[in-house]
Amino acid sequence: METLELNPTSITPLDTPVGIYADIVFDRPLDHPYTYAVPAALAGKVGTGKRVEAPFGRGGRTTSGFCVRVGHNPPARGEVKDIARVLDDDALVDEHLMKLTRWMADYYLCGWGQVLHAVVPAGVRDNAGTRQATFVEPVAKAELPNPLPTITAVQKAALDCLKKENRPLELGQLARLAKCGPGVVASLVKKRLLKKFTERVESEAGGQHERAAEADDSPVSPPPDIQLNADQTAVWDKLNPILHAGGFHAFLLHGVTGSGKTEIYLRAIEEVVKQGKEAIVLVPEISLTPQTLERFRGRCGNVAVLHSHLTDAERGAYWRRVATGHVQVVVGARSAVFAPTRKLGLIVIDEEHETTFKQEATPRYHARDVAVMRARLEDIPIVMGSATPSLESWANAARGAYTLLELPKRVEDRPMPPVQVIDLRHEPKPQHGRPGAISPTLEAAMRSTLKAKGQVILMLNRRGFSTHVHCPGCGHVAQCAHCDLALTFHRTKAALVCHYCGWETAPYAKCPGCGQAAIRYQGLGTEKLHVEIEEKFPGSVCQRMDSDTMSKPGSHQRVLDAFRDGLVHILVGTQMIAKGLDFPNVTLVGVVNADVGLHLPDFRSAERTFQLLAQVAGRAGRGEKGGRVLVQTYTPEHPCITLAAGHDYATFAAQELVHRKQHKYPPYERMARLIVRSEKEEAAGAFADTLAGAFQSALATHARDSAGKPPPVRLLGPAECPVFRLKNFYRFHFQVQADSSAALHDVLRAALATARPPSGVEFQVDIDPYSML
DNA sequence: AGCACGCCGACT
DNA sequence: GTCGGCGTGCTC
Repeated sequence: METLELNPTSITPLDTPVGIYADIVFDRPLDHPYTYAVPAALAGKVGTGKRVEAPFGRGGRTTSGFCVRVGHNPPARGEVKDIARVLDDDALVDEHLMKLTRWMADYYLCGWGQVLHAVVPAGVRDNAGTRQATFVEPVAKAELPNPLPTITAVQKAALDCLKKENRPLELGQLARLAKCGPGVVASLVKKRLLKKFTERVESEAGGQHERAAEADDSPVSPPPDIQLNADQTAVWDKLNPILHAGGFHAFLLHGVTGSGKTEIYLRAIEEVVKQGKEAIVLVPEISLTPQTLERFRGRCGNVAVLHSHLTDAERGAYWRRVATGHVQVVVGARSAVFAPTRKLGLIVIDEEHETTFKQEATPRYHARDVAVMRARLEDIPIVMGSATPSLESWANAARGAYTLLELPKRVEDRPMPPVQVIDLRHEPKPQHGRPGAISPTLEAAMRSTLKAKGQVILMLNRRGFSTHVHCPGCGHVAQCAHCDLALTFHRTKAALVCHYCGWETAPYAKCPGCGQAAIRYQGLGTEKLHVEIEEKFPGSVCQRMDSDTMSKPGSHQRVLDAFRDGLVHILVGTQMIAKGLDFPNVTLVGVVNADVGLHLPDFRSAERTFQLLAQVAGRAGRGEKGGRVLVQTYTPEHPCITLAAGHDYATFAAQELVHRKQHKYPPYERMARLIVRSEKEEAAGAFADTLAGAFQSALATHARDSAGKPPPVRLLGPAECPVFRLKNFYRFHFQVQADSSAALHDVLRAALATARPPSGVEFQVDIDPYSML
């Protein structure tokens, strides 16, 4: 069909006013912003980083979204609607965070609006913890009514009272102060002697925690006279010039457990705070202990701590305090990477290898990677620290993208604790009774430790009492009704629990399969271990620490305090106790079963096992008394066990990297994982096949475009997920691997553009996945 | 993601 | 004859 092409300028009447248009993104998986006309009444209010309401979709229902650009360009096609309302007085997101969230949307393949929605806390969006207050102030002399109205004595008193205060007061405040009724104030306003205005203020009702909005007036102690050792000095000498010069620079601080990494962080933060800038410190949620925070509080000025137990209002209050420049240091988990600082000078990430930095919901970002991008965008240094760096970061350091800083020795020349590996295959069986979780060797070590008044940490990375409940008669295994997973027996709760979805059921009196009454409870969890210890060590106090016993806020701290005070002799726990604890009197650390997690179908299982062993071993011998570590295992020859025992991260990393290269795994290749899920098994399978077809053609196109080179993108799957059914969803997954992020994204975009799941089926894309189950 | 439009089965 | 199933296509 022929269409008459007109010069666009020729069809625009000359008298059309030059309009203002705003690009809006919504909390939906949409790949581009939508352009709206800004009505004259909102022209001054609309702005980048503020939220607006606008009619969106056929129904024309109004939806809230973020304004990402204001300009003069109408949309290329389609009708233009007006913005209905501007929701914020001030931008919630500044230019830097705009760019950062834009990058996240592109990289993690989700809507920009979805990212913004996730980045701005709910308490900020709905102004939780604030209220709209009405203030009065005396009108300026020039604006006084002429002639002056006559006023009563009470009204005069109220007016004088306000003038004496010399600041605006709320209606109620003034009435209270002047000991008059609200009517008196109202009539003064009516007589135009007082002027009303409204402002949003923090509600004074404090949260259940410390008052977030209150000034943190804890005194900043002068830098304590801590002498850096030679290694720390060497590290500091590399870091300090960059902190002075500013500019993007990524450091990987590899320091063994107890080597004094925190002191380096603190000095770096002090330096940027001294320069009048702010710092963000990312730590795994579990490390947000009062001791850690005290160290920051004492040294770094106003510190805001963002942890998971904050209410929306508290979170909002912190956000506003950071945004208004009242906070120098933000310490928090993953989401603290989005803190709305004004002039960020440094980002620190402690335990950068921790997988809790990866968010497992849309947007599926990794806070470490986002932090590096933020540092790049804001042109500032970033310091990532770990005793066991992720292989991604280690490889980045090896190729020169990050500067490696090393602290190979513990402070005060304390030795690394000797690690003894106990081969459970060859441990002698006890003379009588069934073999327990604690081998004779470990038991003997515990006895001598306790006798010498030392403390013991035992790690078993499995919760519950029995991890396997089955019928010896017919082989029936207790399984979750909603997942393909065996139930774990929890004795304290007297329930069978699914560790994935939380479903619980009463323990069976008899087998539901064959009716036999002899149900067998097998497998070892922390609960059973606790019981075994209490039987074997009746004179000692043993405390269990896992997510079952630590659900209440503060319980974590209570247990650690009791342990520090020596009221608890043996601490038993899951990986929760492996990280960051610093107890000088712990002279023995036992790993009850190092093999848990080693054989999971996940290419990172060896890395995780090594990290866990190295971290838990680091809990031993932090004081003058020294200490040692015993590791029980059925695979004592496995490199990640022998090398962890030798405190040899470098060799482990080198070996593991060879393996990763051979199998084309990260960090050598980029990976994405796609999950298709549905409550209907066939529907999930069918759509997985459809997607596979879409990928095949996208791959073919891509291969043709990059002719001559080896196929840069590869598809594995579809296959059933290792846990096929989860929370009633049947799940299939794909892995897409590519030699570059660009190639990976090209193919993903091409394949996903065509594929639309039928109703009842959904799919998720996970870039740089960390969970493979 | 919502939401509306559109084309095929069991009901007043 | 219609109410309503959910396939599919669009949202400035």
